[in-house]
Amino acid sequence: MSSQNQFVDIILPVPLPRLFTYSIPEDMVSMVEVGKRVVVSFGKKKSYSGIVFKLHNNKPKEYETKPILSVLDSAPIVNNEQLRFWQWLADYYQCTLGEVYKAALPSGLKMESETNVIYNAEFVADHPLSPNEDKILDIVSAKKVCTINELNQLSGLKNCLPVLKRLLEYNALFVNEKLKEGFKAKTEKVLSLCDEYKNDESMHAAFDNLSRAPKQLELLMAFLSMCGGVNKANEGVFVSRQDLLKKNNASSSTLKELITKNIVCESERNIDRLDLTEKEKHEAHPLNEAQQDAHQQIQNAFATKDVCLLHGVTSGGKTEIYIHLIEEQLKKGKQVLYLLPEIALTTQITTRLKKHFGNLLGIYHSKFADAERVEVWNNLLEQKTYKVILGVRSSIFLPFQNLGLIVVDEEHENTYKQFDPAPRYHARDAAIVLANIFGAKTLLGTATPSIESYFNAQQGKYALIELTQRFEGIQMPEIIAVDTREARRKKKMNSHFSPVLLQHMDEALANGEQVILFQNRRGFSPFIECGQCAWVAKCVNCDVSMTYHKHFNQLVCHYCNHTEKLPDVCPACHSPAIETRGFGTEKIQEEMSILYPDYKVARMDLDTTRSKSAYDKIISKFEEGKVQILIGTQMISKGLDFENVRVVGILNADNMLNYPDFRAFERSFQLMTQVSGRAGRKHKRGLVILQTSNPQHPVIMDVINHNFANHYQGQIEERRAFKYPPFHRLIYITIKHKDQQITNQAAYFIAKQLTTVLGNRVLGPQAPVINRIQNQFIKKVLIKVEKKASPVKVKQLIQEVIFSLQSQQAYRYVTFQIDVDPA
DNA sequence: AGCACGCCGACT
DNA sequence: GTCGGCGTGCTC
Repeated sequence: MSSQNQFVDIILPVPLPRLFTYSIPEDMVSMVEVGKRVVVSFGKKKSYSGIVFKLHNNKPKEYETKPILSVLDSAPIVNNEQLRFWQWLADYYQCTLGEVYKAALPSGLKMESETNVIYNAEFVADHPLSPNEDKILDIVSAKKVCTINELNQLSGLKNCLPVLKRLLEYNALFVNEKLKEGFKAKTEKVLSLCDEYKNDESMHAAFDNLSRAPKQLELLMAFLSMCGGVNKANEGVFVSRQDLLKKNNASSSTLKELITKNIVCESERNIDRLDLTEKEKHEAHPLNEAQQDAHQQIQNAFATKDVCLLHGVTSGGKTEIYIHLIEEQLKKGKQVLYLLPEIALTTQITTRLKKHFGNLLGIYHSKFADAERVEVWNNLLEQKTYKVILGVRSSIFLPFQNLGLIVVDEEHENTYKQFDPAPRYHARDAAIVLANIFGAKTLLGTATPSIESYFNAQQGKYALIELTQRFEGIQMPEIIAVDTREARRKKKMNSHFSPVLLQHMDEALANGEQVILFQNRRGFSPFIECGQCAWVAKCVNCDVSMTYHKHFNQLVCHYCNHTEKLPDVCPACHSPAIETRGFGTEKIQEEMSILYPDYKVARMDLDTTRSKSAYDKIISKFEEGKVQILIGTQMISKGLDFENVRVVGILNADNMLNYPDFRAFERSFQLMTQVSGRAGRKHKRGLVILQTSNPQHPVIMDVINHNFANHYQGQIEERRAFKYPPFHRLIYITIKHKDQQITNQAAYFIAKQLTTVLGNRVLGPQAPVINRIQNQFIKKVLIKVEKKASPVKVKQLIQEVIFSLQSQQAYRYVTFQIDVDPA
């Protein structure tokens, strides 16, 4: 038993379906431990940091092992629960452990020979560095950016990674850091007294000079008083620019004068990134009767069930219930993970939770710089301050040690499903497994449950708690369906807007109220067509039409981001009759600006919210009432609460309903209900105008009547009849190759082979809506297996079939992508 | 997936 | 003669 292990299986960040066995040099035997990072060389010239998965004494027979080069960590950075979780993900979602490893760790904790090392100019050492640390730091500071490979060569050290790791810990260097805007945005403009005026004499002169500019004088006085007096100002105290202007209601042009006169100078100051100071904790609000009731039911349910579905209307006050439940876990000394979809993780919710949990709350967001994600990781690992993590999908990978509860808010959101790259996991489903590993509970919350979760609740697998009252007696919005076909026939449509919508907008705007318009398509116009010969602009890499973005006067492919200039004449027939077809958010914005020149119109979609700060800016402008009409894609339906929105317009309900997908109705119901939920706040009932060419459509009717039960009933029958989830499990196999023939033949072979075992559970091969992306032809094969069938057996079968295809010469380079439970 | 090795065509 | 295209095989 006590014989020392000489070999170790390592997880490497490569998409190969196996682990790699290395030998442990004598002097490292005591240091190697499961969950630690080790540096190994891989292939001819690469080196990676990998994770120790297993120690053993089985010398491989077919090959000579390479030795581990060094052990990076003094303690594991991945614990046993995580490794079990990784294994489950790899098994269930049919990917490799290496792919899970890649997805799980923030890039600052992964290193390979090609990793870029970046010098931190602001670094100041707080203790003397070792000679090797100095050496590496000098090299990087000279080159600003260099790869680990270069470092190894230039330093003459045989392995610089352990030194590098220490320097990373001091924050002297960064790796893989893309300086994102979100990172830079965390500075504020500050003002201080210029050196020339730091004595009484010149100060008096300044006052005299400004005697004819009373506004500037006033502002200077205000500035000095905010500094805490002239003496303090002389010491060089900083005052926030924003605070100064706001508190004194001064204009920025007045301030600009003071700056050009060199009396005050402006500079930028970093705001502490994770802001660990002050933050007293506020007590949670007491729950109202309905909330208390739901809260009690959840607690009771958790006595017997591991998962609980909280179905509560929009604005039902679910967050407050979560806060109470989280508080109870903290009292028990447990950790809590609060999951939100990317788009719903806004400043609104973070500030709200910060108020309650202060330093105990850690935030894990993909728009944060990687350094911050590493910080959160290490904080949990060392069990420092964080007890509650508010995070997106990928935060299920954090090193929790004693998780007590996972809250999955907006449980129905399909963005919880990772699409590309592998592992293609569903964070909600994975969270339930993760909770299980820790013996923890999972709470799913939503106003519009997914059919799957509601079914599980109906079956008694989950507990079901319904919260039917809106918070503080706010009424459910009134929803009016407008028949656009009828309006169009009578020539009453004003472009994309029905008279009913415009009339209610007029009223609301005149009343000082706000309007949200929802259009589930960004860009200006979905495609460009020649009026003469019907030529359509298509992407050169993908088989889709290009979307016209007027702002950039460009055609953009929404699949591969390929851009092209808008042609002046039709490339096919040289006619100048090029026309735009259909409409996106950008076009709506333009038309609204023309229809309502007196009001401010803003747009919120992928194009206008590339950075986190841009996103926050749009929201706060709308909150402050500086914008009256907000146009957006589904982004606006998530987790935002606005006080003053009277009218919500859904411009075209049909294009969601007509989407060729078995979830189209489910998603349409969710989207329309969630968007409607943005209307109507404390004192006034909201109004939703739903434009559709088919007002009698069952989904539209269910939305209007707020009738989830009926919607669910209809959907569950469909799902049962057509063998869809939750009755069957779907697995998509995507077949890709640059040659169309080969792709077709390979897909046909796969489908046929699978059919011999699975019979009519196999569908296809089918050509997807877009049959070529980035110069690869695509075919899909769909498998529908009964829920009770063993996923492992199906996985084995798929692997065998793929293997037998790839062993044929012609199909060796066909690639496959497997998507279990596609969104 | 990378990446090197190696075998052929288009060039100075 | 060589440079570089991509088809092929390997990574402990």
